[in-house]
Amino acid sequence: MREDVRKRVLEVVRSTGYHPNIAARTLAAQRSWMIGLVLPHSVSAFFTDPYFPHLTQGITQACNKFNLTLALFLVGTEEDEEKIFPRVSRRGLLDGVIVQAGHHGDPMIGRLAKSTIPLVFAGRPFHVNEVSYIDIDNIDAANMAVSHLIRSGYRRIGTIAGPAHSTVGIDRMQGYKQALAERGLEFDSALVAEADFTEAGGYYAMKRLLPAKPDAIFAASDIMAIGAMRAVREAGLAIPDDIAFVGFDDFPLTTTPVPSLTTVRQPINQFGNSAVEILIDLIENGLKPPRRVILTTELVVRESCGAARRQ
Amino acid sequence: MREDVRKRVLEVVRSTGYHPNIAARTLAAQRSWMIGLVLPHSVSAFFTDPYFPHLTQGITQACNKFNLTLALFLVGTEEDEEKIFPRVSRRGLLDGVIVQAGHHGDPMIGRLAKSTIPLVFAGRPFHVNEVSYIDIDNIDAANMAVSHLIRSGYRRIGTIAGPAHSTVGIDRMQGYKQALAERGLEFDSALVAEADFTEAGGYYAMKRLLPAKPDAIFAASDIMAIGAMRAVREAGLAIPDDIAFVGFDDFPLTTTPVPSLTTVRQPINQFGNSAVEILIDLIENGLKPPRRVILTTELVVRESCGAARRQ
DNA sequence: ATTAGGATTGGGAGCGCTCTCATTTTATAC
DNA sequence: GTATAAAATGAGAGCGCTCCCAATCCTAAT
Repeated sequence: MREDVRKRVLEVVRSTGYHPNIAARTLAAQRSWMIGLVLPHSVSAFFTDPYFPHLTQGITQACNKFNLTLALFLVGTEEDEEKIFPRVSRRGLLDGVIVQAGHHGDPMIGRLAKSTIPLVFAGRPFHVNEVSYIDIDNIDAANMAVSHLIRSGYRRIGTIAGPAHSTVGIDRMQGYKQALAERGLEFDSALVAEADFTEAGGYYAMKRLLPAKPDAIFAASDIMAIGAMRAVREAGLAIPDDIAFVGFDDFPLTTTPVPSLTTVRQPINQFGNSAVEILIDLIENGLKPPRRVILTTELVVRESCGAARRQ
Repeated sequence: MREDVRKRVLEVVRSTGYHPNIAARTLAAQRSWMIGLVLPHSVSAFFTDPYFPHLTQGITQACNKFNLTLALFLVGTEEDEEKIFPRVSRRGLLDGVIVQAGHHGDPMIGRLAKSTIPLVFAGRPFHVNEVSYIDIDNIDAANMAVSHLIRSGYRRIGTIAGPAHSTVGIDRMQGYKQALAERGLEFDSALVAEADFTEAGGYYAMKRLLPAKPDAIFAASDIMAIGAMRAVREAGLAIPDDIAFVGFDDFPLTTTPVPSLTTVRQPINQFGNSAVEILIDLIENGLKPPRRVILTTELVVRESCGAARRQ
């Protein structure tokens, strides 16, 4: 088409306020330029764990960048699941779906994995055969955090672990054990307490840990670390002098912990971006082979681990 | 149709895994059963202020209930706005839109209000002619909170107000003034500090307020109250003995404030539900007259206001 | 048995795009 | 000037539903 004609047409289009009808385009092109984000069994976790809003935000930004529309599905109850599943798997609505890897045996995830829709998991799911996902190396990251505590001179290092029905919980726990083993420290189950990634969970886990007299704690999330620090403070102990802390996540938090938290930084924005990129690749170039991306983490040293004091 | 035939058909439908194509249905029926949630200029506020995740969650739940799909739009930059606006206003994608009332003069809101798409605001917007919205009575709620402080015997009551470019900020401020006037207390601008609904904002606002020696603070949000409490604690003062606190929101928080916060409870789940209900009404029964719903709030008395002490 | 009335069924147009393919126009080389 | 390739254009089928209307069937009253 000639340039001047193109320009004139575009001008008319703009001035008449014409917008192509998305539904017609979707039907004809067999593509909706819309993707879904499914957060299984996360209705309450959506605000108790800052991970979810951050993930959502990262994905939203990536969608803007790639001119996609994001449909959000928070599944709370079984009933929700029944309503959401057909909408997600039905052809014609979504080009692909990003699913938060849930706990072991989540039925929604099994059903989704069986469908033929392009699918990428945020976090490694339990059954990884033939699925695409994006994740960080949780084992390595936890190892890094605990190793830092050991190098700083702590010897009775406890951990507030994530739930054992999640891959995150399991992997970070394994990293903790690995670090102890590598540096010749004994593993002591009295120094381990499991919690659910909430502040209250961290608080009660710490109370259970206190009798074992740890001198440092690796918490599998910042929010749990904050809860644990509250328990420590209530017990009349000082941070980091009596008990040092390292957390996990380093998301911008709504509240500022005192003292500032040493933690493992997860690149949450990259997470969303990569998830969307993989999904687009899956949509355009086919589902096989499964794509997998592991993002890198870094240790952010602040006050709570007492490293400053020791320099 | 005969009952047995209907049943057999349904059975076959289920067993073959047939799902009607949404795009075709949308095109033919001129209805998508999909609504949008637009959060203007909120990319960072999406996690610094728990209001947004809670609102999102409430709306998601309501969408499930009414068999709608939710498309989420977080507009951060101007560029985002250019990309999002056509998608939102374009016919054929969304049946209607819920928009968070933004700050004064937000261009996105003006454009949206001019379009013919069914629209309901979460929170009263600045220009209310002919628009539907859902809100709480912020003036009354703030008045209730401050009155409670006055009744409890406090006389130098300060406030950490929301931004003056938002209706929430303005209204809660007005409620504060109203309560003072009604009970014969002098308004003192040295006891007023404006912040941005973040914890850090509350912290710095409190620092500015401290020289004026308030004996109680009404914070326009819980998160700002938490930040302010941190500043008070740092100054070596006790809560509520030296300075009492009342907050606003009462959302389940990621972190637990100590002491527990007396606050005004906003029915955030009802908020989402009502917004969706209004939107459906608008879609099915026409845009006029504008629908308006004001939800009720209640004061939740806990430790931070010192009421327990005085009983 | 007949027929008016209502319920059921089937056919076909239309929703507003995209995409293919045949046709026409333009550009390039000899 | 013609022959050939490349680009631009136009027409029309088709995406998979909904919705309307005409045709058929069933029901019950006369």
